[in-house]
Amino acid sequence: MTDLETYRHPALAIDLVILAIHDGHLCAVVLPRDDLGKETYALPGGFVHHDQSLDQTVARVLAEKTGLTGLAFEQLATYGDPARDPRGHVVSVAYLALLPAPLRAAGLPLAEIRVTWPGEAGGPASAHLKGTPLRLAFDHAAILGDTVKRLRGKIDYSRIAFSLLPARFTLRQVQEVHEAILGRPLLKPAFRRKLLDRGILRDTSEMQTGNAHRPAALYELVPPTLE
Amino acid sequence: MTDLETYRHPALAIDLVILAIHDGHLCAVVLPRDDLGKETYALPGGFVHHDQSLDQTVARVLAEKTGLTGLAFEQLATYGDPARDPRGHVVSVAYLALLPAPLRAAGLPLAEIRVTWPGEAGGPASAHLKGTPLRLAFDHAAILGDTVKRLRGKIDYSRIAFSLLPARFTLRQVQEVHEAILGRPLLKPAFRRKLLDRGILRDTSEMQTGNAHRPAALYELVPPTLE
DNA sequence: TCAAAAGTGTTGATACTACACCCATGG
DNA sequence: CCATGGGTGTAGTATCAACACTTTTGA
Repeated sequence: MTDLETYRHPALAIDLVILAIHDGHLCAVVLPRDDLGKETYALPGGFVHHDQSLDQTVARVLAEKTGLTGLAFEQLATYGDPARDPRGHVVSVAYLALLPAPLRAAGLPLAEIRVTWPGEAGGPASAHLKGTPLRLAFDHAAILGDTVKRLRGKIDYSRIAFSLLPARFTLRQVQEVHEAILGRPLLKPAFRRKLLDRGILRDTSEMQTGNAHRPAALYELVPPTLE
Repeated sequence: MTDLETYRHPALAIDLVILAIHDGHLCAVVLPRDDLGKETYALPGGFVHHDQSLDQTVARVLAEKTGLTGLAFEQLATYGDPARDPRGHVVSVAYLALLPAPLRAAGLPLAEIRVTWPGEAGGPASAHLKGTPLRLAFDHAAILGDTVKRLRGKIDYSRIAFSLLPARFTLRQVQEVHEAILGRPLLKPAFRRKLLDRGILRDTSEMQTGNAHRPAALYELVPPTLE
């Protein structure tokens, strides 16, 4: 076996796709990176230190670059093209984290972007900041595209949609999250029934108030029974 | 930015889950690794060299350790627990490759194992060689478990099942592949119809011969139209 | 009283399950 | 002519899309 320490191998990093719903659009946290070009942005990321697990690294980078702690995350995929980083060979493991709606306004020093989607198939995503297209560094447009594809595939049977919502939410809010991720409108009655039939929501007897229309019932997620 | 070359970071490797159907069971290629313990086996793997892409590394390891070339593969997930390899911190990207039925007998210098599955939920897989349980090195049991879970999730809408079959096959053979991956029997009429309704098979006008029953029609996969 | 959004009922179409049955071949 | 597996028909059920409709609030 080769000596692990002296062997020349690529550097290892993690990149974070931190998503939130803003104005009915799916948005990702990006950081300005003027060192990589004018008006260039990149996903938050950082190197994996020796003897640190990937999960530890994600938690560290989350805290250091965004100040967020205690967020759930899951691994997406690993990108290893030697040319993806002009500074050298850096293999990066992409992770997904979801930002519950109330955390958005917590004064984060972060730019937010819109992720649009050309057509229904795969491919890189395009990013917009306040309506104008955004230049993304490295292969981060491809990472965002893969992320949305993955989200669309599992939103129906997983609980990820609720990670983008506050602890108590209306059914319409859940529908908005689904529509933002799928990029198309959904029919309200069908959506409501399918959601309630899953048996994962409990109707708190509280109501949303302050709107100029009939108040909506507030639901909460019941903890998962061991599957 | 830290100097990429002198920075101390984990080593990077890839591991291969090479699957085939044998005797109606899902099997994976493993290699004996007496250096890691008595009667211990591991998935084929190798280190990622500097300035080599992950795909290049997979192709290289496939050729070096199994002699296989030209096989399609796809990324599974990345495992980075510092304790997963007792020799040091090695982060490994797992890849899946599928072995078409006729290649199985091509005199590969490889042991094959059965991967059984306890229950329906996730968790590590258990491996068996000729009926007796097998000791797997590292976290390779977990990798195999995750792989089967992933396969089950996408077998219905992807073409992976056909990568385990020869170029021409009977519908029953396709069903056997699905049953091996899902670990449960399927109803023949429903399976046939769903498969044919996908419109991805063409009926070659040839028939399977030599069996003591009605001959089955041989089908072939039509190339995917750009999705 | 009106606008707006919450929430429910109904209907036709589609897809799936489960079983019964027929067909073609080797022995 | 029998055993074996290939291949098809059908009836009952669950699911889903689409639309119409009623309800409840703030202004």
